[in-house]
Amino acid sequence: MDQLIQLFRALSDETRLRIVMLLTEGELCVCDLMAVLEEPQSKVSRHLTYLKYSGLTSSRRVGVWMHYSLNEPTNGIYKAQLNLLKKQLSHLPQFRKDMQKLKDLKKQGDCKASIKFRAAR
Amino acid sequence: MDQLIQLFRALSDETRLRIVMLLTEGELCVCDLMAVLEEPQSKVSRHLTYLKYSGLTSSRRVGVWMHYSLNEPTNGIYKAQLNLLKKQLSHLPQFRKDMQKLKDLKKQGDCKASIKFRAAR
DNA sequence: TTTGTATATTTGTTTATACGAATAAAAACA
DNA sequence: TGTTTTTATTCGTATAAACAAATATACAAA
Repeated sequence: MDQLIQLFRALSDETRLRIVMLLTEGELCVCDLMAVLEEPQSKVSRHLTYLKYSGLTSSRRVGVWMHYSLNEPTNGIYKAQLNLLKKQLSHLPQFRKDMQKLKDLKKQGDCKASIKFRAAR
Repeated sequence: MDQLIQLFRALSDETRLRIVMLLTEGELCVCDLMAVLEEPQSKVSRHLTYLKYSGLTSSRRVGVWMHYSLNEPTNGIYKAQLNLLKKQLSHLPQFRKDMQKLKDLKKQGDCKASIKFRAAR
């Protein structure tokens, strides 16, 4: 029950929901997320910590980069909820934009995102 | 998007989630909800107000009683989410207990719940 | 070992939620 | 009208979440 409540809490913030949607496509590093979300580093990092604490994600270090990914569902509820998000939410404008921006970034290669982001300032 | 966030916020409190699950069975008055949840009146009422504000429920007055019910889904997301709750959550112990208690109450007739509740103090 | 890059955490502040206890409002009925 | 019953709201307080800005940490490369 507590897990269930925690799941809904995790999903009830726009930044976190956008992160979760992006992660349904696969593992991502923090700098990619920063670039797509156009949110400051501390904000992205804080919400990633929240998601990890909530049990939704895991992280692994790859050199300088931290890669985050969604955990495999451990129960039917979480699994069903993730499916619902993918099926019902992915067509919403905000998420479509995010996905597209991610795709464009990925074309430029690994974590070039950070360079582009820096250049923009 | 804001609606979606608001939906998850509404579901991310145990009392509200229990109320929503009970309302999937149909309209209920506040005194029935108090009796099933075994929570004080002000707490139940406050969360019902929250749910109404979030757009999940409506209320109608029937004499002295206020009856609350879930709104018909206005969009696919809300509809899918409600289906998920019904299918995936109704077997969880807490919700099963609540449903059973509600059924027992209903056997005793309309809003006798309040009488039983008073007698218990 | 120094420097730079990526990420995490701390700090201080603001806003949102949650609670019980008390009070108020609306309808029903004496 | 006054009283009771049901429900809503207010009050004061406590905790959780959110943010930007600044600082700290971890690894890489020079």
